[in-house]
Amino acid sequence: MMGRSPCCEKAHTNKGAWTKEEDDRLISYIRAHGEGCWRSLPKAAGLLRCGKSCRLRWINYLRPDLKRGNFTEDEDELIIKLHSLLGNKWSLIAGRLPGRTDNEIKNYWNTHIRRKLVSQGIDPTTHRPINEPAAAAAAPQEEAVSKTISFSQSERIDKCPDLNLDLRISPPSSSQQQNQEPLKTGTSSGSSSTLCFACSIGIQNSKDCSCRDGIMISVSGSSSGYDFLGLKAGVLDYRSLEMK
DNA sequence: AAAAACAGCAACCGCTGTCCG
DNA sequence: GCGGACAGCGGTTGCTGTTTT
Repeated sequence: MMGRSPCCEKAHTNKGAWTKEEDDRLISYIRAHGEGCWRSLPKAAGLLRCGKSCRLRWINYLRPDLKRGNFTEDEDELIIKLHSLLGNKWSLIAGRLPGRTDNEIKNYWNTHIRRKLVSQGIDPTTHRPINEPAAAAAAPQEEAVSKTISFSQSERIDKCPDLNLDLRISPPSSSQQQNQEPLKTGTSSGSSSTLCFACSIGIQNSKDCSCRDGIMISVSGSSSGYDFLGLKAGVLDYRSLEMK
């Protein structure tokens, strides 16, 4: 793509830490008009800020549904497991942790979890023991980052031996209702359904959605809820699934 | 008590993906 | 099909508070 012009006139925008007054202006504007159109928001709200900066401030610190505070042990574990599967896809990971932001999780990973894993002798990038031969250690993470995920559930369990597929986690936090309702596809009365990996982790309609391409994660069994990554316990097959 | 080193995290930067004229 | 506008993402920076020397 061609280069882009700056999203705002830098000469007339503030940078750095936000003041209480700026926060208040942003909050009251969004309360009155809702999110969206970040480019025009600063002017409309009377802020000398770049739209991008406003968006970041709102999403990461001012949104009313943010949890803040220390991460729990459960959240730690979930982040580690999600990272082992998704790599540095912080926004996807954040989508599985209601009230947490991608920036917060990214910072937490880099400052706490990374160190914790290293102290346990685990490579935080590959999620494998640090002394393992390089060839073996290169497996899931590098594939996840740029290539192809090509391991089945049994392989994945082998790589993440403690991965509990019965974990109940929420779908993307945008929908509280989905938190309570099992994710269903196809006919609502069916005892089995299928959904692609992209849909299963809440990025429906994305280019990664492969529901129509026959690249499915088969889901079968009882109709009780969904579990890890929004899937019911069943056959996971990531073969041929391309990651960005 | 002061300086240096370290840790945590808010915010910025640059890039990509998508939409639309 | 092309290119500009925009939203969003991930990596990085740099400020601030805390700990160590």
